[in-house]
Amino acid sequence: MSNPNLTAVSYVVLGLVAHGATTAYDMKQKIAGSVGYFWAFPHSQLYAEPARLVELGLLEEEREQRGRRRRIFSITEAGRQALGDWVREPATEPTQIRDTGLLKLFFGDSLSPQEVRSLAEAQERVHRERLAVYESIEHAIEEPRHADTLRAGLLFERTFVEFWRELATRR
Amino acid sequence: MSNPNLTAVSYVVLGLVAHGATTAYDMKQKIAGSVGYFWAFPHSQLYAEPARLVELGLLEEEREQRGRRRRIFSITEAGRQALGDWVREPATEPTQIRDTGLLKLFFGDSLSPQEVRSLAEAQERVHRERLAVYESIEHAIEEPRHADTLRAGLLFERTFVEFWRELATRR
DNA sequence: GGGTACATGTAATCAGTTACATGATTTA
DNA sequence: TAAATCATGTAACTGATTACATGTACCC
Repeated sequence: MSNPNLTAVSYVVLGLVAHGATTAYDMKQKIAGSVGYFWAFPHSQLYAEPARLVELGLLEEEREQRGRRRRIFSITEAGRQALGDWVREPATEPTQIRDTGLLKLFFGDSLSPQEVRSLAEAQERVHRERLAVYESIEHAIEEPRHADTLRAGLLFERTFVEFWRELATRR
Repeated sequence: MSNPNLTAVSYVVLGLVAHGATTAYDMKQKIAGSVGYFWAFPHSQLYAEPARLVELGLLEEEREQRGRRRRIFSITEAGRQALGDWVREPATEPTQIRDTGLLKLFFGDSLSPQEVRSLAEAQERVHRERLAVYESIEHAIEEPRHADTLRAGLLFERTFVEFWRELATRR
């Protein structure tokens, strides 16, 4: 990535603030309904990471003077630049699919055919549920910007529902 | 996961040794042609992780007496048991897709249509290349055990080639 | 026998996770 | 006004990455 100090999480935070997120909790909310589905991390990161970005001059922090004294973040010109550079440079790292179910299938040579079917059924269920979530987001779409990534999610889940279903019903 | 001391990487190592891998380098080789495609990690982990598993009594370590004095690992009964328990218990964690290209698309609202197409073309290329690799493995398959996970990979890559191709050619 | 690729590891650092803690707001 | 939930953070730990270092085998 352009700036070697920045990780994918850095850009998620930077991007969220660019999209108008102001506090850590606000970011958490937005992640929960979008990127969090494919690139999750715990909320504590949302307190650590912005601090790093402020350090680098990519975000600005302001403290509420009363009430909760929350940290309010905004993106700097340098931050906007860094984000823009990053989205424009080609993505090199290959896609990683962290899927425990697949891992179990891969190392499951001690499983009986029935046990494989159980695993597959459970996985099919999980992907069906996720698919249902994406479909409901699709219907209530209010961010047309995210329609494309959402579609990637839909395609992915449909593919995996089908993959596991085939395994679950195989004789 | 059953044993809270164990991570996904622990099970990858355990699984590889169960499949007959003996040294760290041996594991590295096997990962490179299989799980590494969807769950990668640096080779230094393959020196740290087995040590942890020996500590827990799930692997046994033996040192070559001459030459390179390599560490030779083998799985213990407890290790086999732990692996078996793990593959049999349902996978709970949802699938994570760590794809920088998707992230860039998600946060790329400053991109022009042309820039989006460039991103999509580059991503399509990457997935096509990966697909070609999987297809060549498919033809030369010597581990029928892994045919199913390989098929998941093929389906995944085909889905994403199609996804990015559509974006790249959209007007 | 000098170079190159293969093979084996360690050390230091840091990102990321887990666990804890508590304040503010809503609701019953 | 007590309980529950929402919201905001910090501390400690450790898994994972990066960088370094060196040995061994092959080959020109």
